[in-house]
Amino acid sequence: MGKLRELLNDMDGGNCALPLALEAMGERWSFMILRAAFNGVHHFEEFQQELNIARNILSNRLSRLVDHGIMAREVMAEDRRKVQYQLTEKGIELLPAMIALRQWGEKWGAGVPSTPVLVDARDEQPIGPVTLTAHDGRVIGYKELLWKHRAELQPLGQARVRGEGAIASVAAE
Amino acid sequence: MGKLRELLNDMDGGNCALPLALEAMGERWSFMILRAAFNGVHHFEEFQQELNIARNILSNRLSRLVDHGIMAREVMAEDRRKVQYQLTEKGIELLPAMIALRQWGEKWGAGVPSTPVLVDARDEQPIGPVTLTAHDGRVIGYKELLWKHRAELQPLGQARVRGEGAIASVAAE
DNA sequence: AGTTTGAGTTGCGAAATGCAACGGAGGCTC
DNA sequence: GAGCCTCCGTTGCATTTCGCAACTCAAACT
Repeated sequence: MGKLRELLNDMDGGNCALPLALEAMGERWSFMILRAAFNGVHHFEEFQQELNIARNILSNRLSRLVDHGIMAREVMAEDRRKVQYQLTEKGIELLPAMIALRQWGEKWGAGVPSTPVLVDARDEQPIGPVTLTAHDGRVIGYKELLWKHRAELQPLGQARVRGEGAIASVAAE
Repeated sequence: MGKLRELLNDMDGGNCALPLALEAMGERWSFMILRAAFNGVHHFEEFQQELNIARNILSNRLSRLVDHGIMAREVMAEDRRKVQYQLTEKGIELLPAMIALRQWGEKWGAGVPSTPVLVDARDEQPIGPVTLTAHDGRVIGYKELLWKHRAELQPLGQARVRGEGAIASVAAE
């Protein structure tokens, strides 16, 4: 497909996962489809009516999401006309990114109150804002952050932290 | 499925800030430009060479980001050929969304180690994974979450007002 | 058999994107 | 102040993607 993606991959010396993420999710409808999926939409016609997206584009986006392992496509047993699209683990883990975007839009947009809202199942209170945190969980603001090259990282004791699927284990290497 | 219907109607009614965010950041190069800006790129030529983006597209994207208040454009005093593009507060607050995306790409991509890496200025340790948290700062997984309408929320103590405040410090259990 | 439903595909015009060349104001050098 | 260089774009044109409407096609339903 696009030559763009090849270029993106080796930009800036060739090391950033952002282009990779954007290759999967950077297209116009991808996040909207994802959002619908998170809200329980599973079928082609549902996506189409819900999002008012052109059918050919929807078809294309869905298969691309499937190709990227973000959604799984399954022909339903009880009615073989129907196809079920479901988020994979990989897709589900896009939730923080999506919510971060949504919260940003909510804060800076024209006071749009998003509905439905994501709540903690335990107490049914809305979730907090998505933030950046230090390795120990402290919330960090932009001014307390630095960009460092991987090479210059100094290992500091044991830095393994919470979150079993964590990406955080970058200290070594 | 009655519930689903309600949710769908709300979506269609447009009560979601995600489309709003995507209008500003949903285009192909927007996040890449943002990333470069976060890494200290400020000038047209720098963006162009850094990203290998077509000049007309870059021009268009930059002015759109300016229109959306994500970047500020300023002609430099000491050399009036130069134009400085800088992130606004609104732009800076896209950082969690961008990092969430990047971490996702890092985790699910082909083991791409992103550089440079964002570290806590205090101890120079890499930041933790971007996660969803409860109103009290507990990290919540997808299975502990529910979608609720704003109307059905039960008030509890201090009402959550999204936005500026960092939530209470996390006692990492 | 005939109709409806679900999930796409096809054709075609409109818009966005990409490439290369050009423009023009500001600064530098002599 | 003439000529050259730098920075920030714009213009023209080819390619790619998007969007709409109509069409297909198999599986169910009546």
